[in-house]
Amino acid sequence: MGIGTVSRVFNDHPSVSDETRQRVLRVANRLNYQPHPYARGLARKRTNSILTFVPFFTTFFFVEILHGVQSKLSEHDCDLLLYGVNHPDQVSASLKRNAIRGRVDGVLFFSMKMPDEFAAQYIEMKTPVVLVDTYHPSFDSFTVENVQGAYTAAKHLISLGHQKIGILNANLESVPARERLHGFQKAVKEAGLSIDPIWLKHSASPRLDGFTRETGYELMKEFITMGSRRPSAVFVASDIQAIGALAALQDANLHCPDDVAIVGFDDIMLASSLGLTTMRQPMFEMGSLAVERLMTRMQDPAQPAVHMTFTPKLVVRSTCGFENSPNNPVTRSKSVGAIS
Amino acid sequence: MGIGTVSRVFNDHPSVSDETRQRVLRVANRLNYQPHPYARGLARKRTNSILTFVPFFTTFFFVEILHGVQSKLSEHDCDLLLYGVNHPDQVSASLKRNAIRGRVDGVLFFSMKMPDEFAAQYIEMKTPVVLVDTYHPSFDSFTVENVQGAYTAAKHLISLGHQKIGILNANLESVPARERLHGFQKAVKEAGLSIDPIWLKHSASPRLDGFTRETGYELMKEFITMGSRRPSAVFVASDIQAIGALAALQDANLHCPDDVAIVGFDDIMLASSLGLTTMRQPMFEMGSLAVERLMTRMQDPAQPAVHMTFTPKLVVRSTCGFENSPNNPVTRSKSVGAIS
DNA sequence: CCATATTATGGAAGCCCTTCCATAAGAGGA
DNA sequence: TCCTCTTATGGAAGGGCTTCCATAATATGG
Repeated sequence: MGIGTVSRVFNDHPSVSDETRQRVLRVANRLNYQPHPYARGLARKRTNSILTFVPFFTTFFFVEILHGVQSKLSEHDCDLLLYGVNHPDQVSASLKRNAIRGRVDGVLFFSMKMPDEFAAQYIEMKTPVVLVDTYHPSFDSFTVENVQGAYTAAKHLISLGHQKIGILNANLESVPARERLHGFQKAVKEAGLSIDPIWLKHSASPRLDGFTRETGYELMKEFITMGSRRPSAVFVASDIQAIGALAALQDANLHCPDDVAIVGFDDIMLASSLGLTTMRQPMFEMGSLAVERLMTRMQDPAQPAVHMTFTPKLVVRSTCGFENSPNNPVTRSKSVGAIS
Repeated sequence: MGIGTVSRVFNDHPSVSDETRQRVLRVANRLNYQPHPYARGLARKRTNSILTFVPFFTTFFFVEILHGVQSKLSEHDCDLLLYGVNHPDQVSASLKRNAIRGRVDGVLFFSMKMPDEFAAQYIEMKTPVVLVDTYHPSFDSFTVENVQGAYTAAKHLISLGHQKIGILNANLESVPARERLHGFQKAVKEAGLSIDPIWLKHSASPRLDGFTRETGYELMKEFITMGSRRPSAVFVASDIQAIGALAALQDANLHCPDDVAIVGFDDIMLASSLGLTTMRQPMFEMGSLAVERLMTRMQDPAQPAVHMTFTPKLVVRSTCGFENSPNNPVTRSKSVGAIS
């Protein structure tokens, strides 16, 4: 049996007689033979694996995206190389280490600014790249309309009759945080409401860009101590912060929809558990679509970059009072989302 | 410049003159040259990457373990291949696909029974394997004393004076679920308490082996409707189920530590947020230690298998009433962990 | 029965490295 | 000056595959 024939058997090449195929398979089985993936990769110039660059992958947001990625990827014969980045400074270092020619067939890049240096390199190497939750003109991207989402959230609060509306934001270093602030301000201004500057709160924490339960708790405590200047509703920039905020309210013996209404952002799994009204980002879908896009892009690298945008959808649950006008003692709604 | 010299430069071989090294580096930089990882792997017979087999990696438990893995791995020059298994039946299929000779330098295998067929194969291929949350005599393993943990949890409830104690378990197909049941029963029997059979509840759901918020909610509802036969305390086999259970209590207008006390298992991040008393498993550490172990094992494959066991530690928070005797109206503790 | 097309097989070349062996150049000792 | 040791460099072999070209065997048609 020649080496070529064996190879042909393992690649389902048509012109192998059935008899030979069986014979090869039998021997291979006896010898416990399997083609060596690296040798194969070398010869074929294809690795059958993709790389994902993920910041903070411990976070609900990325876990759900990764779930989508993994789920879709399992339909293809493709391995997942996971690279977690914990600090912005690591981006370049890890790109340098992993953006290596020939290591993978494609790259999924999440939520971080793609440095131009590497963009150029990927383009030159003709490595397909798909961006999720971040943008670069040269690559396919899936992004979320943060401005629009925040706008909708604030509008919802306004439509419920709130006049004194605050924002509890993450670290403004982060792009989504800044965009959500803009959307919020736009809605409030459009409604002709005035904003007391103390209602604009954001985290200074570098940890996870401030998207943590702790920052939500602390900042809500600050809102609570405002006395008569306390806003009647707060737009919180992420569900995980909203969870902290709800805890702060409960600890202060305040009642969520009635004393302070809350809208979150993301719609993580726990949001439904908590009855949290929030702006839904299609995280699972984004991961899954990104993989799909990457796969087609790998087949046809020439086509121009496609940019897709998702608009977050308002999911009404109970932290804004079931569409009731707030502070109405008659329809006072059931308490929600207590976490101490 | 000979090819050997170039290779030597890229591998920090000592016997290259400084002048030559600079020259090579300069040219390499100009040509944007980088060694091809697959060619390197072929020649060196080393891939600098490891594979992790994870079931349900969307789960809190595995996210935290993976975090530990990734965190430790970033200290080494090693890539992470992630393989998610969503159904037990997939294990063999994916092992077949990924247990491939030469694909990776080592394997981290989580929480699933390693089929003997593959164990044999790994041993024959001399691929280092480290098991986490599962056991096989031939491989290093890190496991948790589930029996002991459940025993401690039940003991805690007993020490608080509870006489009618239930268990809210996951799917008994799962090994940890069975072990936790045993530990629970042991403690209760030792204390001479009788168990009403209806206090032994477990999920039949195959999804995530029943370790979901939903099963916690549903099963707790069953406890709630028991009227006078309702247990005063319930050991819940996982925190995520405990979250569901707390929600069920709240929806039934029952008060957590006082009407029904609850101990969970795992100590996921949200447990502290919820004030959930629980048995802590060192998830992050297990991931991190497993990597460390795998690395040393890769250096010295000959040494005999090491089996390490962790004993879960009781973390007292408020779902059992702050060490107070239950049902004592005077020290009635603050309500905790409401999720609707 | 021969020419031609078809199907099946063998193996060389090539993928891109590392590693080892051979050789060249320079240094040091007698 | 000649000989031995280092130090530096070049390049062949080898790693395990795929792919292509050449060839053998068989079938088809006239």
